[in-house]
Amino acid sequence: MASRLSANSINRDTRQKRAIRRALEATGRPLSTDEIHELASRESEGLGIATVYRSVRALVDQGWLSEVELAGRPTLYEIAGKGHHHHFVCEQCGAVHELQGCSSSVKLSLPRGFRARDHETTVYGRCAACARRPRAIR
Amino acid sequence: MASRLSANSINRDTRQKRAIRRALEATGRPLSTDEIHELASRESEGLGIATVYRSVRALVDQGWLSEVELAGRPTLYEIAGKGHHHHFVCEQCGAVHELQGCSSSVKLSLPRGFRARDHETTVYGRCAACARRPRAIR
DNA sequence: GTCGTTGCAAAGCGTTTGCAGCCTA
DNA sequence: TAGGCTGCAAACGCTTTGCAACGAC
Repeated sequence: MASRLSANSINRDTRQKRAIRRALEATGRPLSTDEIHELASRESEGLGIATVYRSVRALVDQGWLSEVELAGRPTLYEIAGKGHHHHFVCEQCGAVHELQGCSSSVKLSLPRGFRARDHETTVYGRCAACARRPRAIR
Repeated sequence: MASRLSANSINRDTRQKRAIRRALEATGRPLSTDEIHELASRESEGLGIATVYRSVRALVDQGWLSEVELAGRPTLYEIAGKGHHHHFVCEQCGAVHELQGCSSSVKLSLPRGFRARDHETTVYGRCAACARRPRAIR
C-alpha cells in the first residue's frame, strides 16, 4: 500500500488547511468550494478562494476527500472512505445529502456488448427540513 | 395545453437550425455543444458556436430537445420525448448512450422525512465498440 | 534558513450577451 | 420590408496558474 500521501507532495499543517478540514468535518455533507470558503473563512480570516481550490485538490489526491460531481452543479467534496453510496439533492434548499446503502444493483438492461463498471444514482426531492415547510418561492 | 412553442418566441427555419436538428437526429445519442457545432458545421459552413448555444436553448424551450446533465461533463442534448430512461458513459471513448427502461425503482432508503420526486442513474463502463478492442492509453 | 503554502491578480475555459448586418416569411 | 437570426467579439462565472511574500518545520 502506498504511503498515505500521494507521491512527492508534502503537506504542511497550516491554519488554512485546518480550517478547511474542520469545515468539512463539522458540516457532514458534501460541500462546494464556495461553501467551504465561506465556512472556513470564519475560522481563518482572509482565506483566498485559490487556497480552497488548491487544498481541496490536495486532499482529494491524498484520499482524504472524494469529489461528488452532480449533474448541473459545481463539484462538491465530501470526506472519503464512506463506501458505495448515492446522493440526494433537495430541490428547495439546494443542499446535497448522502444516502445510505444501495440496493438497486443496477438492473438496467445494457445494450448488447456493453460492460458496466460502476454506476451513480442521484435522487431529487425535498429534505426533511424543507418538506416540513410550505414550498418556497423558487 | 400550451402551444408547441414557448411563449412569445418565433422560430424561423434557417439553414443553421436545420443543420443542428439534423446533426442530433442523425447521431441518435446525446451530444455536447461542441459535437453539435462540429457536425452541423459540415452542413452549414461558418456556423458560430453562439448560434449553437442559442438554437439549442430554443429547442429545449420548445420541448424538442432535453438537457442531459452528467456528472463532471458539459451539458449534453438529446431529442426529447423518450420517456424515463438513464445514460451510459463509455469511459474509453467518452460517448454517452441512452439506456432503455428503468427497473431499479430506487429502493435507496431515504432519511426520515425526506421525500423523493425523481432520480437519475448513470452507468459507467465500456460501450460495445470499445469493449471489443484492447484498453486504450487513457 | 529552506521551500512548501498563501493571497492576489491574471489567465483559461465553457457559456452568454451586445450589436450591426443578414435573411426568412 | 420588418424583425427574428447570425457571426463576431466582448463579457461572465468558475477554476487554475504565476508570482512574490509568508510561515511551518
